[in-house]
Amino acid sequence: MRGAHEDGRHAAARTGPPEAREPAPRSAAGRGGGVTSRDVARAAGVSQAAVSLVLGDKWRGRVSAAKADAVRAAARELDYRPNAAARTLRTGGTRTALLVVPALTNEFFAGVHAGAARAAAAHDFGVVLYPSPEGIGPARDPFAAAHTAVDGVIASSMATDAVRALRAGGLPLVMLDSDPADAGAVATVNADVADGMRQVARHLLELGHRRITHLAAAIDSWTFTARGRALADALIAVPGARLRTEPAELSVAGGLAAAQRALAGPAAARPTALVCDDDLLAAGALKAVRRLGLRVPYDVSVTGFDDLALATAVEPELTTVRLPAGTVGAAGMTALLDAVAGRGAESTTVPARLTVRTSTAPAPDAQRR
Amino acid sequence: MRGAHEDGRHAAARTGPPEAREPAPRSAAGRGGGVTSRDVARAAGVSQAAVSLVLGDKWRGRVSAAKADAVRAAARELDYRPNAAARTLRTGGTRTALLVVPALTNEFFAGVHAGAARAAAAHDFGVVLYPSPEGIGPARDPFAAAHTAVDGVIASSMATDAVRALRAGGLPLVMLDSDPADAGAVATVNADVADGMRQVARHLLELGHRRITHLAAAIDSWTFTARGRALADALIAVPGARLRTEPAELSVAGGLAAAQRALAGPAAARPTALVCDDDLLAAGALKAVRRLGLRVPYDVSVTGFDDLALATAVEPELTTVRLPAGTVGAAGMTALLDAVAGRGAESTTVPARLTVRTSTAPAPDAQRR
DNA sequence: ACGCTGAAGTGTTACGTATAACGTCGTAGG
DNA sequence: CCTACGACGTTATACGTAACACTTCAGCGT
Repeated sequence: MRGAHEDGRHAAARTGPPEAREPAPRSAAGRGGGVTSRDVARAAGVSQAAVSLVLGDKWRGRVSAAKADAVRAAARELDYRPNAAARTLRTGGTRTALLVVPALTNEFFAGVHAGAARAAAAHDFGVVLYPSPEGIGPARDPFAAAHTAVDGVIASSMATDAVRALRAGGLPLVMLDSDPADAGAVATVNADVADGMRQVARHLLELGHRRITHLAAAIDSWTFTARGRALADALIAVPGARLRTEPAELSVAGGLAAAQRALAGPAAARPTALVCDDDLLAAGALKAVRRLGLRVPYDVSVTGFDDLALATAVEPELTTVRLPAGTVGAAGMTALLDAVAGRGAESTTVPARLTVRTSTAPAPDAQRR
Repeated sequence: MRGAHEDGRHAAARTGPPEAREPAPRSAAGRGGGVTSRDVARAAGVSQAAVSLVLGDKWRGRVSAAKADAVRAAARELDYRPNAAARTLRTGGTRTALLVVPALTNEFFAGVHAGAARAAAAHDFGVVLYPSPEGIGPARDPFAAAHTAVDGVIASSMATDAVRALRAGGLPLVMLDSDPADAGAVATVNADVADGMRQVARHLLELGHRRITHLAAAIDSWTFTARGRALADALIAVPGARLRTEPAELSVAGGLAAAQRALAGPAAARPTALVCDDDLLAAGALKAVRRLGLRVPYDVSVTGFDDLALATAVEPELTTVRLPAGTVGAAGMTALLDAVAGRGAESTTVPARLTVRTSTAPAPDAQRR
């Protein structure tokens, strides 16, 4: 059966020397991982096209059920793995998404990655992850190859320059932690940080706090701006409430320094609550309070944001806003997959909830209520 | 000289003004990222093969310097990006390494990733990262595609079942945190945890501690075994020294529980130092000590391991062993790249150093010295 | 008997790159 | 004057897959 067509096939195209005809398939036993769809076809007694149809699940009405079974059996038998490069070359699609975050050592972004990877895997997609371009240096553009290596991009707005480099790419782009009104992205996925901050404000107000200082991360990013505005909005209408803002470098040491500045001065003017943009800042604030000989939460209440592992490691444990990082990552990936598939992607806001622990207590000077 | 074989097509260009550009043969302006080496060839007036040679830096003696410059100029002009899939299909090499770690939310592994990615980027390699298979479920094998998608693998021994799936792959494999005598890997890269633990032991002994309890991570992994053995070896020969071991689930809560068990009983028999396999355990131990009404470090000293961000966030700050995660990742990647290139890869042990902070102090019962 | 339809397949092609194989044209060596 | 040879290029091909364009054949209504 085989070879019937081969004799005539090359007759015209062949100008070369009387080379010996290919005696051995040379394919099956060649390399370890080198079994191709043609090998499967040979084993199942069908054409390579049929293998592609069957394994691509597009065989209904094109291949008989019997042969389809034979193909699947042969594929399993030979442990056939489709060659990703060939498939990509043919279809133009890599089943891969690019995730761009500022740093994985930030636990929040590690969680985002985990959620995104899980959502991607459910659709047989992979995730590749580019570290901060700062870490790599400007000499090499890590995004040069993105167009050909990836079907779409999820990017945190905190990786600013990377995002700029990506804009021109023409790839579907989902933005994280970014202004929903931002153009250029097919969708935006945010944790509802504004609502989270409102819950913090309500919690502290109910505990009688009126002199509040906001330890604000000194990063020009939409999330932090939104947190600050939400806090201000929640306090502006409350009679007797006073909000101050203290910028802080985003680290434990930065929180310590900022809190020390915030707590300086006479006791009567001292804030009774420190609202921090991040759990790291809150951990620093805890230290500052203790170094002044004061106690959390009896003298000063402290709140965090994000609910990292840190929040329950410090003492007292932090009242903080839990941001579901995994959900954010998963929602971002879902939106991206929709966009890649041509369906409209929709922006999402995932809820954030205040988790009350032991770093907050009634304000020491609260008379009424 | 140019176009000798296709004069008919370009007839218009003979008299045309320099402005009369070829109106894009459907390729250049077609899709966003769709400029191929053939487009560059056309623009530079050479064959596609010449483009490949020049850009692959294999043109010496095959292409004139003038044409090579023209090719490079055209490539830059058109913003040509080689198609990774086509290149892979042709050469069989993806310039990509797979990193397998148990969880990125573990700060140590996030650091490993950062180091590996940096080292890879220096050689124009990318890193793809597979999350723990547990998170994905057994239905889908995330490693099925590895053979065709990746040139080599770096795996932490803590991702046990993943490693088993990879063994059969025939891909170069570098093991992290694994027994150096382990077969099957082309190289092993470890932090010198044994030496780190010896430094902990020496530090505590010099402070006069003799009753020591080891909070041991309840994970069957080479690193933790090595830590435990190193500690035991360092104490065995010291007269009067007593080592107990308390298994602990690897989390803050696990450390808390284990430390409470360790500290139960009469004060005279209580350990004066708790040596923890990990900073999370140490954070939990800190809490346990405080809940018993004791103080760190005056009543009980506590040491950690890894030097995570947590170590300086808690109070008191942890005396701990700093493991250079980034260096481990970079060394692993370097070894893997050597192996992929056919050069022999060498195993490495990167030094670990004790960082003394404020969670350790002289033993309360130390009479002499 | 005729054309039509749908099932069941196969042959062929194109994706973009790297490279082997093949030419051409001067020029140096005999 | 012939031959080798090196510089300079080009053509053709293969990598493995998916999909298009056909072909064959049976069933079926008219």
